[in-house]
Amino acid sequence: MDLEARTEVVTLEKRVREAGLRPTRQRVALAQLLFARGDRHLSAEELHEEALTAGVRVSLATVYNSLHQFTEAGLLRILAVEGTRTYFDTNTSDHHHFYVEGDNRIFDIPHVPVTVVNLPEPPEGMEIANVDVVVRLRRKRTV
Amino acid sequence: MDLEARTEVVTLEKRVREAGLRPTRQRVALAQLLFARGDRHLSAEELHEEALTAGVRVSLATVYNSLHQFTEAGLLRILAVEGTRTYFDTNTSDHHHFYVEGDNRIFDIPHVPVTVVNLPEPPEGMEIANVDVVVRLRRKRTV
DNA sequence: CTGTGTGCAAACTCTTTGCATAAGT
DNA sequence: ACTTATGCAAAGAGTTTGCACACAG
Repeated sequence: MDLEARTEVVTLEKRVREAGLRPTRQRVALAQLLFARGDRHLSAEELHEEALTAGVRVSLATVYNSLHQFTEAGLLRILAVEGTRTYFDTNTSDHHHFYVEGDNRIFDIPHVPVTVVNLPEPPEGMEIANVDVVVRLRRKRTV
Repeated sequence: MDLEARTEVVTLEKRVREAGLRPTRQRVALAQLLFARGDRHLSAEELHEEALTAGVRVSLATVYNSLHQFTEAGLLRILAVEGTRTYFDTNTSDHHHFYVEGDNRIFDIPHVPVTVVNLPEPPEGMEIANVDVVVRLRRKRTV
């Protein structure tokens, strides 16, 4: 492992530790897959498969556990999309998505300041956790 | 059955028929539960239970079938919310929702013209089917 | 050493499917 | 009569759980 990679692992260990979690081999490896690159939208099964491909031995149950623990710690966000799978987003800030009908694909709306105006006051005793905007796309009919 | 109720059933039969579906006892009854009142957000199991309570004998499989058929016909919309359950919305126009973290509750944002500005152009060959805005609420911490 | 985390398999929830029976036109 | 819809039970997908073993502090 070169210096850069080693540095990255140290950083990720710190990140995992600061989330209140023991930096185990599995958690650090998953954090690396999740956070080393830019924004990602992943299901548990996708991450699991990616881990196996990368040679990281980890069980699906642990992937689920880790994803939920990271989410609770604020490192991930769950995406609001229909369908049976749960998608996790590595970008926890307010930003929005395209969702392609049919093929279960999600991608970020490119950096345009999409804004929601006129948001109502939340009901008594509640506060807004975040706002999700999902733009559902469909294939143009090729008439 | 009084005149008003009978009239309603006739209307619903028409609605089901115009969706290209045979107005069977089950479909008309489900349509009545779905469309007689105002906007509703229901899962299949919720509708099934409601039907049984109302004395409508219908199987869960038929409820699923009907919900999907109504959705294809444009009478319902599927809601984008996280979680394993699929929620169907009887209001198919663009409008938005509050989602309460934890207790899986969804309700309409009251009649305020929430608007999304600066929507980007969809990618080539795609068009926007609709825009979902989900405002996730959390309970205010009672510190 | 002590307490957490992991992996496995089984359980669970929601949803879909196959096929015989029932009902609409 | 002909065709489509329904109901049941079984299968399927995704996710969670219980418990023995392994590992981090």
